[in-house]
Amino acid sequence: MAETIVGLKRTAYCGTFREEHAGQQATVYGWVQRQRDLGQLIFVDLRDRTGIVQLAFDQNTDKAVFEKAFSLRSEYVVAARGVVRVRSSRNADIPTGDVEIAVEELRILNKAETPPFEIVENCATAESTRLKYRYLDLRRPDLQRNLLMRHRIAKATRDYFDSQGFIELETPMLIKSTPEGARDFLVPSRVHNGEFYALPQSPQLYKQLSMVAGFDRYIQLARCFRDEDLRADRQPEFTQIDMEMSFVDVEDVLAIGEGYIHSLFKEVLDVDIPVPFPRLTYTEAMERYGSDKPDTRFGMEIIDLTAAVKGCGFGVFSSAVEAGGAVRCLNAKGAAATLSRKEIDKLTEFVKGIGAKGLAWVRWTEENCTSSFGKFLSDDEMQAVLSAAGAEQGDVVLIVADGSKKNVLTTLGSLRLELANKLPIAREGYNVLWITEFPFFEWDEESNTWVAMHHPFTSPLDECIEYLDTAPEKVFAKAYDMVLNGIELASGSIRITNPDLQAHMFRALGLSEEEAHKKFGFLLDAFRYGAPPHGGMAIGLDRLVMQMLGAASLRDVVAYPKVQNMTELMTECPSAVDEQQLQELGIALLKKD
RNA sequence: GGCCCGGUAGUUCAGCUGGUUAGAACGCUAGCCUGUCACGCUAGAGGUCGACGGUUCGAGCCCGUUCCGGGUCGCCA
Repeated sequence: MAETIVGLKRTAYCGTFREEHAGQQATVYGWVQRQRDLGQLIFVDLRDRTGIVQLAFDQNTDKAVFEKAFSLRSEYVVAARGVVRVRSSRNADIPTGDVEIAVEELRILNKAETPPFEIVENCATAESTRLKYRYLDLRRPDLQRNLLMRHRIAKATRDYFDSQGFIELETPMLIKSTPEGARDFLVPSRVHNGEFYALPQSPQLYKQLSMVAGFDRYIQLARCFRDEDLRADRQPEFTQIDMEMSFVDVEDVLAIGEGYIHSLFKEVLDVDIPVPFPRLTYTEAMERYGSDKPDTRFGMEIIDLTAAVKGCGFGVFSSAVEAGGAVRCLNAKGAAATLSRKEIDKLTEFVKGIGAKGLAWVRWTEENCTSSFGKFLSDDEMQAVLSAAGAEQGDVVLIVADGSKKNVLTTLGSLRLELANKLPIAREGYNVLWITEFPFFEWDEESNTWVAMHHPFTSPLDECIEYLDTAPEKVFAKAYDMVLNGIELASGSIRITNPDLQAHMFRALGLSEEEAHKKFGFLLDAFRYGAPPHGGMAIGLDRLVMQMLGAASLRDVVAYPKVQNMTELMTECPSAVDEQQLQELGIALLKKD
């Protein structure tokens, strides 16, 4: 039968005992990690969130206590009171290894069934099994550590923004659906049958309204929801460090972002991130790395071969140039030894898989210099290619040609990352940078219109406003992303606060005044009553924690994550609901085939 | 929705060219053991080979369907 804790008060957590505590009385609570029965001696490792302490039992000291210790099994919950003493044989492997507690009183607070997997660090058990018993998985030291770190990061975040005059506001979870961007999670209304709330994809509009309300600086660790498919770094619900500032321009927001990251890494990891962060415009990032979130921990930048191959004998190259496209390459320095012909063929399959027509290559080994296209080029032309690529013996040059320059760049961007994974390329430390001046519009092939690359309240750069109607491709935004080691960590912008400009933007996006008002009327109304210039950003807390911990999956830094098919294995949600619940909501389900 | 990978004891895995009663380690249970700390030693229990259907004299293995999990593309303003 389970015993109570009445009369026993914890004096210290298990992981805190040291030699200096020898001789003291101690009471500890925890879970049985392991029981070692030596006949007349029993040792028990007792675990709580701070670590492990050894409990010692001697048959000749107290028979009754010893019998109880004998009955202990893995994960039993116990209280133990006794005297801290120095061990006769110390264990250098754990922090409390110099001491043990000679137990005088033992209470079994709860028994436990044998767990489906061992509660140990680096558990090899399949993740799905661990997620089904997440409460046991979370007992493991790895996840305890991760979530403790997450707590410290959240705490440091609130402290930093508080120190800078930000105040935390809670914005609603039941909000108006604005079907832009990602799919909304909908919540049916009981009082208004046939109508729905949406869960927020972000508190974007509320934080802007809070600026109109005069709070000046806002911060929230905001839960956000997007009904889109999962990835290793994407959950349907996630947490954003959402912030907004009044009376600022781009520089002010970036300075706060830099101050935050710098102080966070210093405090939590004791790492110095140099400020200010390097900056790349979107255009530069695409040209040099083929990505708007480049991993700048290594080089291997994209090289332009267009001039070198113009009018050459290889049709794939010359026709790409003639079509107004591009011919560009990566030079994998010294990779000839690692990248066999077969490996290069795999890379060709890789780029085809992401939409490229093919991959041309040169492999320059000690013995010879072979290529996929040499026979189409004169010696001079080949020389021009090699020299433009900066190729030397030992290099592999990988070339992509296409009528669309953007395709060439994004293909090489992906290939660059693929190569970094295959080759022994060192990627260490934390490399943070800003990507600025994003294009305002993006051409949408499906609808054949220009659509906003960010939300429609993003302000264009002042000097671009004149091109709004005439040349959308020349309009760039006061939008910026923070990139950490190739991961998009944060995204933000300066917002439009000029009603005329806002109306202009809606027109440019093909949104009628009526539609705009139906969707965002409350915001546009608010802006008529004195909106301060403002801007901000949102930092992905989950991804930030993941990066700071070096975790491989978001599921390692989220306490109760969902799996790929959007279910939660522990509670098995989502689930069917009662007919009565549906009736109250005025919902009838379609019959499934 | 597409593509790729996986599913055998509680857990991690092995299982040959389709062939007798599906194995190992850890864990679990019991016994022995006074300084262990991944304690040791001895013995034991434990299986719908994800499910369904097919081929075959015979299927863990081959074929089809399906379920579950992972990665990825689409998607994620």
